Amino acid sequence: MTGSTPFYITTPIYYVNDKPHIGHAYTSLACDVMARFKRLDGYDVKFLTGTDEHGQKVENSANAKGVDPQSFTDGVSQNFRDLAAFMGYTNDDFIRTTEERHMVSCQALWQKLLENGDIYLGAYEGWYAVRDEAFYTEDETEKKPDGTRVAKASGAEVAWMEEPSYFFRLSAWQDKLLAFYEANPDFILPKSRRNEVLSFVKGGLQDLSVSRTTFKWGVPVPNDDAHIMYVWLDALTNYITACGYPDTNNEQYQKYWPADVHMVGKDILRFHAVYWPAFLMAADLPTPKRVFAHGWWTNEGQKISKSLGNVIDPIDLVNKYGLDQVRYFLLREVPFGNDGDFAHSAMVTRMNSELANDLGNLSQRVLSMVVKNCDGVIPTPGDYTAEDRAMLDQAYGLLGKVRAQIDVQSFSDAIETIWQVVRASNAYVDQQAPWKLKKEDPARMATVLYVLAETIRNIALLLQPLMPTSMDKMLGLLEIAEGDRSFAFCGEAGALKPGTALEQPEGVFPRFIDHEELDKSYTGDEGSFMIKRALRQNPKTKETVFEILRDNGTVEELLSTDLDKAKEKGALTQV
RNA sequence: GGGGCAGUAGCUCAGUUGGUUAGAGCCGACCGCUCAUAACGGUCUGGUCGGGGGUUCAAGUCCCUCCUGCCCUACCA
Repeated sequence: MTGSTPFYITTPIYYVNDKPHIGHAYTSLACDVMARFKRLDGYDVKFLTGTDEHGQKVENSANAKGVDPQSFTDGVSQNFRDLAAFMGYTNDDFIRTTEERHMVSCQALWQKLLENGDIYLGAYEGWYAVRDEAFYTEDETEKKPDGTRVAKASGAEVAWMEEPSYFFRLSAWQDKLLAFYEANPDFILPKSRRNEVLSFVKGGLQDLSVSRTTFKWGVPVPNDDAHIMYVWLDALTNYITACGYPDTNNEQYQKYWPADVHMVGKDILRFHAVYWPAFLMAADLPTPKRVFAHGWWTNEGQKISKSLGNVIDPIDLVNKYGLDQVRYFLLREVPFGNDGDFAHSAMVTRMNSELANDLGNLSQRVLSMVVKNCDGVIPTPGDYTAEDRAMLDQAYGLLGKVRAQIDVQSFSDAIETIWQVVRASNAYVDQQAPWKLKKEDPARMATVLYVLAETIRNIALLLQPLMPTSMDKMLGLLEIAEGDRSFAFCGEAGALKPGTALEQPEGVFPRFIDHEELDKSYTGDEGSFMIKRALRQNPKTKETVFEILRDNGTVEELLSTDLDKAKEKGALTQV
């Protein structure tokens, strides 16, 4: 990959006080899809994720568990590595803020900011609430009748505190930041978020307290042991640490910095879109090219919170619906940047109607016909008709359109673009009716099936970043060699070779059928069995074919109507 | 209080710089096909584009106003 264009993309480093949830999975997924896409498109990609392990909450959690902070974070950080592996993320590095390389990097950045006069020692004063671990301004507090002063927001008691603190001269960077946003209109996406940041900065910036003395778990401030660095200065620096900072002559730094995309949740946009570029400019370092703030998920229309107990565990989702199905849903259901709702019914509709019916069935019907009617090999096409040409043009035109959409993180649009071709392919199958051509004009049938196989190949190539496992299977069914799956092979360049032998195709996307009988066990004359899953269901009569597991280990099919009859007769009883 | 975003078919949403009969998917009805994972295709039903006012030859698309919902308004992350 030497010589190819570098592309550097990052997730935020995740705060280890939390168990990984759907939000973490979502951010990383978006990065993974971009990273995979760019690799297939010939870029030299660096995809970074990691964990943010400092701060008072971590220190407290560790104390509460009676372990030292380092062993505590070792454990929790591992959860995030495990999630990344489980979700199939292809991060090239995993950074932890407790690593030596990061301490060195943070202290070097601090030193640089100090030298440039952007950090000075002052005093932080304000109304501090121990319970909230937060300072409040005068008007955010109120005096109660009993004379105590409390924070309006939380009701926590506050006390006047003064502590020495280092400050970052953020106020000096207001105009430069505004000029920077002006010169880089796509630095903050989506647009609405950009407006928010702009109005925030225009509203005036105060200097930022960047050190703490109230706890110890953090990066020590150079030459002042009483202070540790403010967590965000610490955390944000990870993006350059991973490129080898402070060694800016380093090969990694030279190649990958500044980052192409920092993917973040909307809650941490400000830190990335205001503080981070200010820190970097103050340190005479180049600023990243884009910060993309995505939205949040709700669960069946409900806000997700620990207290409601409706936190979504990505591992549960994958176990229930399948990895590629979940990856597909998360980026398909909602325009990236908007908030979205995770609903079981929506998930099932997407995986059945789009994955199983539209795409899965398309490849199944086409490849079955090829295997059955073309001696099991990719057929040789004859002259193309206008319809054939139109079909192929759509398939071959996909890369350009999808690339443009992926470049601005419009994942759902990119998927829709591909699906238009999927639907067009199904329409084309019906119009051409190759099953009729089989008798009437076999040569014409061969051409149609070739056009279809070639279309499926292009669709599958482009869907690899989103659904790597399934598309590996689909491309395997087409006998596309591993080395022929990059986007360089999109279009005519990688056209299928007639004569290539194909195996009997297998379904790529199973349907998901809800049924009240699932997981129930019955016993009768012929022994007992458990209803494992629903294989097929007549959408009108709701008659269902179950796959059952007998206690002797054999797997059989059972009709729901037969089950009902047997239950009525008393031949079967539920266990 | 200040700033921003959104309100378009039953549901979820597209609708470029204002310009022919307002689109898609899902859902529903009907027809066709039978290669395929009881899948696919086609047709149809369905919208006073939140309310009101204005600019214009022409507005879902610009301006004003009102209503409704959401978000931001700094140092836990």
